[in-house]
Amino acid sequence: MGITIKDIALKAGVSKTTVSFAFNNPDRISADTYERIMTIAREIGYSPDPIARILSNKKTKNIGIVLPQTISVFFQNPYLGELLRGIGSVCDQEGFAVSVLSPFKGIVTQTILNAAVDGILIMGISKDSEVHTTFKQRTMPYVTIDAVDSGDFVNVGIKDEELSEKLMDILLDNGHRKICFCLLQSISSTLQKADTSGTREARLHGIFQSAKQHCLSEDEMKDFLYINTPATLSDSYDIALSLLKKKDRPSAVFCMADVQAYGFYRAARELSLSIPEDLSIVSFDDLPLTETLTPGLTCVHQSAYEKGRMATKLLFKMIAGQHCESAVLDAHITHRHSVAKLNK
Amino acid sequence: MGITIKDIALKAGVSKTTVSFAFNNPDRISADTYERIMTIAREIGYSPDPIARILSNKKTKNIGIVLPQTISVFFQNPYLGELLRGIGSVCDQEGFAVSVLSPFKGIVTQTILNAAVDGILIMGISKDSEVHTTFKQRTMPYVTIDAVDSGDFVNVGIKDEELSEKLMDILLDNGHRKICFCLLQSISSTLQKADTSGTREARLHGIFQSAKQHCLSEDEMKDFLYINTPATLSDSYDIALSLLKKKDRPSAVFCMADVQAYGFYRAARELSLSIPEDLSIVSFDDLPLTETLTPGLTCVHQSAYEKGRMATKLLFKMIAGQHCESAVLDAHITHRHSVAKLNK
DNA sequence: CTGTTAGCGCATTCAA
DNA sequence: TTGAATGCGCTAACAG
Repeated sequence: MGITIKDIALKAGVSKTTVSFAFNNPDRISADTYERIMTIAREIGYSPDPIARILSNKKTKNIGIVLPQTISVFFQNPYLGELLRGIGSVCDQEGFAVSVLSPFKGIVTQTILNAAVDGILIMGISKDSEVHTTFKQRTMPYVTIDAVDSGDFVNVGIKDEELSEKLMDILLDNGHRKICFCLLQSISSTLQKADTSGTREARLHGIFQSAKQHCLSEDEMKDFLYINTPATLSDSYDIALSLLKKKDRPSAVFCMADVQAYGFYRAARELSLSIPEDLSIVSFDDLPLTETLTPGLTCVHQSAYEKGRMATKLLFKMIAGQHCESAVLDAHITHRHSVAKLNK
Repeated sequence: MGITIKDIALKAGVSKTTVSFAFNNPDRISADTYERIMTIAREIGYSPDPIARILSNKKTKNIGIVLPQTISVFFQNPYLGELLRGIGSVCDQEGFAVSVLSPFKGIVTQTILNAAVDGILIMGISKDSEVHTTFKQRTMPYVTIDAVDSGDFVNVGIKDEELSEKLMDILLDNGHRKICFCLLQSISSTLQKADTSGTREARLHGIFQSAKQHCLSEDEMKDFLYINTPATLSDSYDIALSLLKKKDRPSAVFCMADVQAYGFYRAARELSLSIPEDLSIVSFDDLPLTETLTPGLTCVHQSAYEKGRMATKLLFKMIAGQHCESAVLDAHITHRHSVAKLNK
């Protein structure tokens, strides 16, 4: 603070430009002056102010990931860590930093407007959210993650509806009718409007589709239980515990996130219910840690890491001014041992 | 891009100053002009450029967390997610964003010099690392995490040596002599010099201390096995698998991170070795997910979340120009069921 | 190879 | 209540 390019120029007996070149374009000045400038800079402890440099360059070398919730709650889902790893993997290699942005006072648009970044990755956004216009307004490149693609923006996701249907098929094929669905808690509370990413609807749609295919009666559908569960271990555990204690507990649980399933595993063990004999479980994600579960969890495998990677790659293309299209990532069901035939 | 404060001033028939006031100091202008300006701004889709604003304000509302490794490898340890949550919890509430910075081309000092942030949290730094001078040079507030405190800077950590000794006591008291130590892989590869945070040495010191107290002979100490294990599930699993397959496998494992223990649990299960009968395990961390392990893992409990919180709180104090001291967080051993008496 | 000059977009002191 | 002028620290086109 205080010591600027001007000071160095003065001490070195050159102009600011020359000093600037020394730092950004050494080839354009003589090795001699380069050395002199750098020596002085080192002595005085000078280095170009990154902010001023950014203002001049119009490049922050920084991308933002904006979350639908606060960092402390959202990162309780290990899924996010994986996503961040994917994002980081390409940022690292491009020399970019990644800024984690949460809604400022619950206002995502403000966050977007204030972010000093070259591009943004955003989650939990519906296709007609106002954020889209905000992005246009700032002419800020952005890629959505897990949004329902409308063609108006670039998104990275999986075939949620289709996969959800298949997952539901498994439960139904095994005779389960009393099923509990752990939905991801709606994020509306932190946004101005009830804003939902659309994966929730897509997956529910898949579920109903499966039910229809299996000719479930209206009465049978009434046995479905829907609960909004935050995607955190402790919340899921609490909910699971109280749910499984009940006499009329479900025979199967359909989780929207692995971390919810973890909670059920733990609660089941606590209550000496065995999986899958007493309780069948399926879920979405198949995080790396999920492989440590016994018995193995039958779930939709998707790579959050790859999702982050892909989204970031696309974002960089956009930042580079190239056109790009939404991507639908591979995902499939991994059959393991958490589902059993219901014998009644 | 393109549309600036000047354009708005022009359209509204006022000066740039007035427009600036409208956005930052509405009280200083008449409600009338305020409305007019804002309406125009909304129509045209204008909002102040965050970067120019930052240059003027000298405040980025952004702090950085600099990692000793790339994001994609470092975040494989769930410990980091917890830490980030803690950091985020106070940033969220202060309206700050957090930037995840990894060493640019392996040079941490460059990363520090180039970061557009108001303060920095940094991990994996030894007490006489050159980064300290770099920070002084930029007069950038910073707090180290898990560094060995020398009094010259502000650090947040736990009593690694003491806790490590106690943990080792448990193993030794239970008769274990053939012990494998999973060290955290040195981070030196990504830094110019072999730079180690010091917790590694502290913990090793605690271990030797315990051995000494237990009067282990030199020969017995020779049975100790040290392996550098990246703090990732897959690496730990691989290492565990090959290690446990051996005839002369250790009777106990001392992990420096929960995630390493996860790998051993999984490998043990795969090989039908039961914990703790066939293999005792202890570790550091006690992450939230660790509670899902069966049998329960005996380990040093520390809260990465609180660590992140505390470090960030201190950082904010420093940013505010206040003086502050290093903090030593509470940590203790959580006794569960992963250690058994060795019967030979 | 080096210097002059003009921004980058906004905040803010000072004067009106 | 509003405006003119200046500065934040750096980059880069243009000249020499």
